Amino acid sequence: MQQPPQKQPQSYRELEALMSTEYATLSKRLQQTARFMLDHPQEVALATVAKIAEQADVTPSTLIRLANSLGFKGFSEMQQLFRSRLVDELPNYTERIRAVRSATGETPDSTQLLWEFADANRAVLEQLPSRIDPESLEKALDIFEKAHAIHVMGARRSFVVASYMTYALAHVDKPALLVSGLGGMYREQLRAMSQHDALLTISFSPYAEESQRACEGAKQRGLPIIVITDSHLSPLASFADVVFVVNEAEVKSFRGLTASLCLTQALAISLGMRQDKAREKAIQQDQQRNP
Amino acid sequence: MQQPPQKQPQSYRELEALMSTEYATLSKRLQQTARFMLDHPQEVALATVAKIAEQADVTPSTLIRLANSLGFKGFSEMQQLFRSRLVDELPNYTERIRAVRSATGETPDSTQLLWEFADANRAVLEQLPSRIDPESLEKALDIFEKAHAIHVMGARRSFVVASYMTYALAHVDKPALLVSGLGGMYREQLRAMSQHDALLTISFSPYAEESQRACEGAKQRGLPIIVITDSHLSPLASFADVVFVVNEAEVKSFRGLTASLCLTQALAISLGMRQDKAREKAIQQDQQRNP
DNA sequence: GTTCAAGTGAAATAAATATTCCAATAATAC
DNA sequence: GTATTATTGGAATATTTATTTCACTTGAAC
Repeated sequence: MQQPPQKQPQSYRELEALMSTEYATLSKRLQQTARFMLDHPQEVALATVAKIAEQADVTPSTLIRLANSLGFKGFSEMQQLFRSRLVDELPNYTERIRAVRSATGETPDSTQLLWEFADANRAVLEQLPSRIDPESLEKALDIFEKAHAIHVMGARRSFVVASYMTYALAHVDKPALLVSGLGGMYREQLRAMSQHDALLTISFSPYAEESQRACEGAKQRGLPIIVITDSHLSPLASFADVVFVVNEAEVKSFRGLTASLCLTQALAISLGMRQDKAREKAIQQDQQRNP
Repeated sequence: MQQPPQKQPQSYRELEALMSTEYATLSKRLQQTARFMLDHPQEVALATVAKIAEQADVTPSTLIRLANSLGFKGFSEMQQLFRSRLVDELPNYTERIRAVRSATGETPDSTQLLWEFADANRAVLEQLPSRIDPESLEKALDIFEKAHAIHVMGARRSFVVASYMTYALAHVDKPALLVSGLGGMYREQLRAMSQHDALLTISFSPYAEESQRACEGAKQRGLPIIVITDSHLSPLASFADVVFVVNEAEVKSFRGLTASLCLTQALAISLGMRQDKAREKAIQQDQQRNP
């Protein structure tokens, strides 16, 4: 173990960086230890060498060796950085954001903006679940469950939400089609909607023409329609069998997507769980019939 | 010292309450100690008996006596509650979600799931800004500002983030190209990268092959690379000029995208603000020259 | 003022925790 | 295959840290 003269990290951040760069040069056990520490920083901050070693499934010596090879005199010295991280990151969030704001002279605008965004989106998420009607959720899931396939439509900003929904649905084994308009083929994609399917449209002000067309098309063909939008007065709302109205954060006149994504995520996974249950049931009944 | 049979507090809150009610009945030194502890909870959580005693200007024995008179077997036991407070307020999210899960029974219905999602994502947003290094943010923005165009790469789950970034960049008048692989043209899209551009790659475990290729390509052509990923040990990190490590929420083994989106949003808009400033400046200088 | 109990501080002790050391093992070079 | 070096686990040791003890002080009751 030839030891390159190493500068000892002075902050948790530096330590994190050092661990990443040195990771490849470490031995198997030391890598295992490093990974555990990066993954469970607060465990490392508070537990004893013996406990951490046990959880990381290595021996205490290994922890000390890792600390040494990262330039520390001993493990305790390294642990101090993990502790400082706890303390640095703990302070009451609202206080902290105020502090960042007031210290505007020193902190770069970008950091301040990040705090504002995070805070605005956080606030939105706090409200979201209580503003979504449980019955609507269940109704939407009923529709999705019955549908052979789900067409998902979202233009411009909403496209992000639509593509995430398509991704998530595919991952719970629900056939999903993203109405993307790729190749100028909106019309063709809409024609592919059968009456056994369902349409999910996401649309925010200013409501894209295409989204309305999609809903009209679906209506004609008799598909159930679910809409995620930003107002009860949205032109999309009138088409819908189920409407979800979400309030997105707005900073510097840019609107977020956090709430919509959170909702679609919950929808997709709830659907997945329903399907799992239904399948289990089917298997059980099958077994009872042919024992 | 007649000892009223005392129930030992089980949480920091209970302890806080107990200290308040018992305060009047304590002796002078014990009051002094109690006051210090309530005023400096995080000091108490992490320091040793000797250090705390010194700071509170009492002797170590006093700390132990206080702990005993509050129903604890020793000081260490009491300190545990101070530590749990640290952890509870800056929790490991997966642990916390697990707590919600187990508390609500086995079959969470859709609404419950929505609450879990919202809560998990909210928690993630709380920690996000303090975990992003301000210098990295500025460095990334420098790179973006200098770049003629920004190529944005994200496969599978990260595609959502990449497409949002592309959208947002376009809205702040920054030329942005989404490396989508559409029509099997990854190669061609990568070839379009010039050395005056920059590459932003978003990639989460399991890291898509294509994302690594994009970084390799950019490296060869001498483009600066910015990476958003989920671990310092990500294979992408080694390519990057700037790495952002974000911690996404996980519910039912589905990971969210909230933190990444929040970060990209902040990046895009910060960039927009910088550009605005630069333009204003240019106009002013222009006017001074030709008044 | 004397007596007694509660309170206190400092040193002694006990417990816990971290670190070192060495023998055993695994990996690498020859 | 054998020699050599790096790595590892576990026991032995050193260190730190908590707790106990006891002599001393303070304050209240008579």
